Amino acid sequence: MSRRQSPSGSPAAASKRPTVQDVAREAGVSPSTVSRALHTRGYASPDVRERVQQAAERIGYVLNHNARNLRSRTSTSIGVLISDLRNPFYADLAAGIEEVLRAEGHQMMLVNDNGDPAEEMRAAETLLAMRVPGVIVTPVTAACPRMLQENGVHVVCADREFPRQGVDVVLSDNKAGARELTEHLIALGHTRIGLLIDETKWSTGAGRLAGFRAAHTAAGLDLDEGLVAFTSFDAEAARVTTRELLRAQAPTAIVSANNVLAQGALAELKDRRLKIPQRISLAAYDDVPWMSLVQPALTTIDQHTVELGRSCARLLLARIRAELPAKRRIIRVPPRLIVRGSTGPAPTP
Amino acid sequence: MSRRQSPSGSPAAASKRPTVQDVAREAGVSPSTVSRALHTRGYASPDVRERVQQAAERIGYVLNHNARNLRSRTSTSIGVLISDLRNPFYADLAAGIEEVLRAEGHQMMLVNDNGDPAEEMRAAETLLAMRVPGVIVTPVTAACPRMLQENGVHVVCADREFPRQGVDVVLSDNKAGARELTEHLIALGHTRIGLLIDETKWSTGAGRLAGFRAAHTAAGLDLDEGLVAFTSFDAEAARVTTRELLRAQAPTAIVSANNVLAQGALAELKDRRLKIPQRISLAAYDDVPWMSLVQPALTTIDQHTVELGRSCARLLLARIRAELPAKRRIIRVPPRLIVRGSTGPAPTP
DNA sequence: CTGTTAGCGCGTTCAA
DNA sequence: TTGAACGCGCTAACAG
Repeated sequence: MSRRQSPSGSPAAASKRPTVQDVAREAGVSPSTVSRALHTRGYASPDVRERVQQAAERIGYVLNHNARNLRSRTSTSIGVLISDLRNPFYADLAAGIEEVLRAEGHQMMLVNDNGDPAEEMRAAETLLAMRVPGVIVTPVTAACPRMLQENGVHVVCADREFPRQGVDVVLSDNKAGARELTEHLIALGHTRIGLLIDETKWSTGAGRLAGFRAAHTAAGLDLDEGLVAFTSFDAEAARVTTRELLRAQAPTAIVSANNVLAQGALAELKDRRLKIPQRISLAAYDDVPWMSLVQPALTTIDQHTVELGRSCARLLLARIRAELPAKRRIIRVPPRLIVRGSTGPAPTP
Repeated sequence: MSRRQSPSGSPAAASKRPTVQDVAREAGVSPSTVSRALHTRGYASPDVRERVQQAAERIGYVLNHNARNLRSRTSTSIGVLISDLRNPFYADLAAGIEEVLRAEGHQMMLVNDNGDPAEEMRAAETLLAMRVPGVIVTPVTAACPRMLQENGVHVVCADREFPRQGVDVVLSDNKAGARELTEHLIALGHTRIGLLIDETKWSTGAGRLAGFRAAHTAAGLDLDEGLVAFTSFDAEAARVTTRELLRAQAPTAIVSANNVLAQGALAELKDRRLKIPQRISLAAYDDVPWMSLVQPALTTIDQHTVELGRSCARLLLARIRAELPAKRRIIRVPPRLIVRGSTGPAPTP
């Protein structure tokens, strides 16, 4: 396990590391034999292989990925483009991705694009320059995955999809989840349920809105459109919107379309001292840790975010290894309803 | 902005991309002129530069990082080794690091070592193979930063330091923060304050314990050693330990050494319906979002984790650019006490 | 300011 | 099973 001690240990001395040439000399074989012995399967007699490995160890040889990548015109690094690492949703997604990549001998180049199309595009260009064989992205714009594909990079979209794009995608079954959550409230007797939502231009928000509607339709309720409250992706904005929703629509329950909006909704309900769930019920899509710490704990939809990430990575690697038929793959991870204390029977007027 | 459309758009066609040669031909100059015009500052007349850039754009040229790195014997990618991306502390740290790296034209190779020395070492070897010029690590073992340094890689340790190691380090002033937090409780009249802590072998835990003690000493209180409750780095374990602490020591306040342990402590207090802060006060080192969402919100020490990350990145880049004197740098980010509702006067017996 | 030359370290031909 | 030769794409030297 001992590595070569660079004389000074100074980073300046990063210049001359041992190469296959050096290992070859040390082991008394040719450079190509070293390459084969170290990395390829077969094509090297056991004793030679042994000798080479020991020689490499002895002189502290470390493979040069740049040289290998240049030669083989690819790389083992995978690009991961997400919107906000500080949001536990993206952090969990990245954690799931990294877990699988690492186990399979790949590296993760992580870029936080802040949901900015320009940053996203810039990052995609960088990944192109690195010649990564694949990218996992929570796309801000359809242009990014398209550009990557056009340039021969395998792409898996996570969490959102764009219509008419032949890109592999892994997402939560948003419609089913939102429907289940809404049905849970309807079953509790709620008829005026507010939906706090920030966007419907992506499949994520669109699906959740669709599920919300579907639950109403299935129950024979017609939805007062005023109960669908649009806000922006920001806890403070959600709080203001919640306040307006409460005043204008008198809902007996509120569904938040994601974990960020739920923060604002909860803050507003607490601030107004509205008893949860006696006076009003609160539920959210996307279970994150704080939701089980607050009192009462929130009823949520767990979208298995880490597993979502793992699926993305597995799918991408399968593509890269050409193990899959050409046809576009859509993986829809079934979400799970977690009933906690924040939802209860509708108050009797 | 339009990129070359690969004929099929199929990832298989990733083979032949335009090279500097192609750009050179297109622009009617030599390859090295292309290189200079595109990347180096100076050494190219404005009109040539213009011509080259347009030619590159036209044929969809994208730099090959692997070739450049091989040639220049370095890379712009920086390695980041952390313990648990799902813990908001590490996520914030990584977010701060990434922000600076991206702004400075670097990439982040993120590895989650799960606090496992073997994984950490494996990751370090991979980073060596990638020839990264620097690594930021929350070290599990002193061996990892040492090995990297011995191999000529610049290292910045984040959050923890090991004695007698000449590695640059960026950390929260743990002793000062823990002391301030404890003094806040003492000022409220508490004399039996429990400390929930998982480790003291790293500078992090050691510093927090020292600060806890220092506050007692300064106030002329002698600390009952039974109040220092060791547990493991796990919310459930912390919960059990909290239970024992409550039973055996009858503290009127509890300080949690980090955000994970605080979860367990809070869960136990809630479960036992102990009024916070009337019956018992709770405070934690490392402010994370959920702490301001719970009722009452937790009094905490904010260690400015994102800024901690930014500092790490800035320091590392300065080292890489050789802008700093050789002497080891220790950056201690002053933490800030945030008083919220979870701490109050000690109950009168 | 520009062109020519020569590798960076590796893996993959092809022959032996 | 092994070795020799070559080139992946780029940029650092060196001339001019």
